[in-house]
Amino acid sequence: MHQRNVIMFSKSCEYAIKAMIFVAQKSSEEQRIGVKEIAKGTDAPEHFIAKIMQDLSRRKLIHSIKGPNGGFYMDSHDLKNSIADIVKAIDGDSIYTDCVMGLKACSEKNPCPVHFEYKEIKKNLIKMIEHNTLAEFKEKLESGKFFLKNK
Amino acid sequence: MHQRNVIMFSKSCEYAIKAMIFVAQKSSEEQRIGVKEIAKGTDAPEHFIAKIMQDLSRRKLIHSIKGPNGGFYMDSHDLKNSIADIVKAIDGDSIYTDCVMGLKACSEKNPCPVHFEYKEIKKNLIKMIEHNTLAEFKEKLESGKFFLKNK
DNA sequence: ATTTTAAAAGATATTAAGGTCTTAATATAT
DNA sequence: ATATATTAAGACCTTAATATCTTTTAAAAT
Repeated sequence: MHQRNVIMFSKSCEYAIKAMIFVAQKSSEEQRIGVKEIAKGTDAPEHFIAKIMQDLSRRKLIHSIKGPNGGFYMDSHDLKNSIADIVKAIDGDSIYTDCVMGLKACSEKNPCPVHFEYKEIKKNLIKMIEHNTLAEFKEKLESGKFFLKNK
Repeated sequence: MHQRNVIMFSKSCEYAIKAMIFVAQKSSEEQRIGVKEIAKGTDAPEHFIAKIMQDLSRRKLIHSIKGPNGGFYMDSHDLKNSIADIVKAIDGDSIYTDCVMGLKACSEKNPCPVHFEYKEIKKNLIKMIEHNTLAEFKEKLESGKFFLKNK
């Protein structure tokens, strides 16, 4: 048996989603959040999350400014991004395209044994990640009904 | 971006599921299937699938006999196993227990931001793997409506 | 009993994911 | 202008998953 099985998202992607939600909550154009704070707020290793933030920044999902009082922040446009946008940036679109059995040839006309059943599940999965935007999380989390931290 | 993202099942587990379906179809107490044939029938590397078959055998999901005319086969009891049983044997029960965001502390009382939405999806996912038994696949595949091969 | 065949077991190799550290670039404050 | 703080980039390390190869064990056929 294997140690850890990735369900849905890679570890990088999990960190990315948590970091984005964290920054969405705390930041503004004036108030930027540094890597150290993000690492603490999301229980992620500092240098590793730094790499991930770079990716997200390069892909224009978040803004960054170097130097004193620098850090990461989101503008109102960034807040419109959904979990799906983060997943696509970090893990690619395999969640949209891949057969759950890993069959490259699997399709509507050449379906694997669970193709049609999984199709429905996948639809709901995609709905879930697409309709949850960072702006909505900001609201949800402010209400105190949800949690991000792991300890 | 990462090369390959595991959705749901590890590669080993994908091979295991395919191999079990393959043997379910072809084998009987008298007619055993060897590793080479399984590897060909599922597009899996021979030595790798051999390891996986060992695991499945050790966990009593399949029967094996050594020596001339030896190989793997299933009895009627083995055919009652579901995909879920295979997944649990190879990947463990993380699909049942883990938070989709990877949060160890996530629970009904301390939910992550997508906890309740994912709960429904997870329920359907579990239903899918639990209600599909090897015996049912045997029927389905015999009807020629589904495929396993990848090329 | 001996030989043959095939799985079981174990050792080793490769690749990808995850994680750390060092240096460079750059924005800001002084 | 200079010093400082902070992200960006790149090199490197570690671990787990995936894959391969070799040796051992055991069943069956002769």
